[in-house]
Amino acid sequence: MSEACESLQGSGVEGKSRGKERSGTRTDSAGRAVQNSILRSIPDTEYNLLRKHLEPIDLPQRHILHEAGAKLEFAYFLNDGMASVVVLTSDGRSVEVAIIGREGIAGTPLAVGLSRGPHRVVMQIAGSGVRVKSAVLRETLQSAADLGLIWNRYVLIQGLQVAQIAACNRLHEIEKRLARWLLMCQDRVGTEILLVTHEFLAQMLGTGRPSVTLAAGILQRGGLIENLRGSVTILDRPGLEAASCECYFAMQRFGAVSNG
Amino acid sequence: MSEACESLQGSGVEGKSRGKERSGTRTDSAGRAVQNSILRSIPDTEYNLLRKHLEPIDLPQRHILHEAGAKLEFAYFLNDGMASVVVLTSDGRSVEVAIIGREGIAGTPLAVGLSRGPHRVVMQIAGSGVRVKSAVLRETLQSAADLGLIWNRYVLIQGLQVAQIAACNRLHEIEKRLARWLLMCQDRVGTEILLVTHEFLAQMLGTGRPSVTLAAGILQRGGLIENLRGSVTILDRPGLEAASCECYFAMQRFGAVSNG
DNA sequence: CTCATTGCGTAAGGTGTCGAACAGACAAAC
DNA sequence: GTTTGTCTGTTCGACACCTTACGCAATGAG
Repeated sequence: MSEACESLQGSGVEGKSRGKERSGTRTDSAGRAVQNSILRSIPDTEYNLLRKHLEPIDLPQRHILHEAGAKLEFAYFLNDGMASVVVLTSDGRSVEVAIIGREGIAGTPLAVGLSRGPHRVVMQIAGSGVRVKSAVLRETLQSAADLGLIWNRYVLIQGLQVAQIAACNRLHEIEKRLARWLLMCQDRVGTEILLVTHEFLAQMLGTGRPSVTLAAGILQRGGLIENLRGSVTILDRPGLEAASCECYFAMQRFGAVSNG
Repeated sequence: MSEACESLQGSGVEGKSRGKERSGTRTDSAGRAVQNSILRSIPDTEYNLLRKHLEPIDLPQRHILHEAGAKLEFAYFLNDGMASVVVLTSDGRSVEVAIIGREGIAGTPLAVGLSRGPHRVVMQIAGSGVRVKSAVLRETLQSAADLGLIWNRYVLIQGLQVAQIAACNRLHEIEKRLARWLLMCQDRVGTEILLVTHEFLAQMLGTGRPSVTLAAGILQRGGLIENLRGSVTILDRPGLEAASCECYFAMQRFGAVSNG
């Protein structure tokens, strides 16, 4: 397993867009800097097609980017913060199946011309980004081959992440899954303090709130995290990595591929 | 949720390849008929690029199409039978995260120019198909836009399936998951008799063998299935659908999109 | 300040599932 | 026939987890 994904990087198509990559900073239609990895890795010619349509937007916590089953009006390229892709069941329960940060895009179905998705995409950690109208993207994709390839590659990588989470949900216990989630969250927001409640974590992990509190209590007694009202602080990251499962490292390797 | 995916079909790009679709039967390089949905839905011009490279191959049960972490030598287009995409963990356990039948392709990373995948793909129900060398596909994709779109769309649909399985693994109990698996299997092989052992089912469902026997026993006492040595026979399909979870129907809707 | 709200900690009882272990049934090979 | 290996059925103890419930602390509004 350990060598399974490292060498995913040895792919021939990789250099294609790299050569044309722009070195300086990129700005959206309002002149603000764009941090999104995908927008930063497409060639200038394609970026300029999009630039004037990149609408900057603030994304507060719990803001819903896409509702399950609704039309996708926009694709969102995150600069900061973190969004979760969530499956909802008819009895009102939910589970997170994918995490999106600045390395990705919310609105994957748009990559292949589909205009609806069955999942909710919701901001977990407040942040910002730019959004583009679906119709604009559909047009642009006709003439932006590199964006298409990179986006489709991201769709695949996200699929790998989902698969790993599927396995993790089945095979690993709450404590390890919680540790994994906290680590993945920190990777995307950068800070030690994560503004999430146990209730919210429970919805992400697909479990009951008391189970989260219990698991978080164990991690806290181990000195790995600190639980406060509405926040979790990571105190000992290496320790948390040790308390997590192999799924965290597996998904880290997937990310390395998508970032090039 | 129920309307979430039905109208995924209302996508503008859909008709693009449909118009050029060939009506008659298609044959591989040895003249045998091709049943694979994707190969049947691409236009003639693109199919003819591939035809002489379509190597027919028999796929016995438990044959491994792709080993986790190994180079992908071929992509496989199934005519019959069923393959499973499986996540393996370092402690030797395994879970199925996706199912592939004649509606799909084994070797999704090749769609975006990646040559390795982290998962094992293994034949669950014996069948047959055609395979194509990775290098040939990489070449062909340069000039086969419709194949690229359809394949990338399949990658996305498979991701939706994986997400549903991720949720199912977390939220639903073994009995329902077993029912779902049996239904999905029958959808792909067509017969009532499924040649699988409980041991094998346990590996797919990511559980212990006795748990499978127990769940299968309950379904059997309900008159829904019959367990024999090395096989499970579906006796009451509607009953089994009622015993399964909403995930089965959700994934059926995904499939409706990919089949067009 | 008081009050209502929100979120955390914890406890108790019940349930689903796991793990190991064993017995019996069937199949193929000798 | 006998043997051997594979597969199923079943048991039982252990454990993770769920559900419900209640108490308390922190926060914010009036």
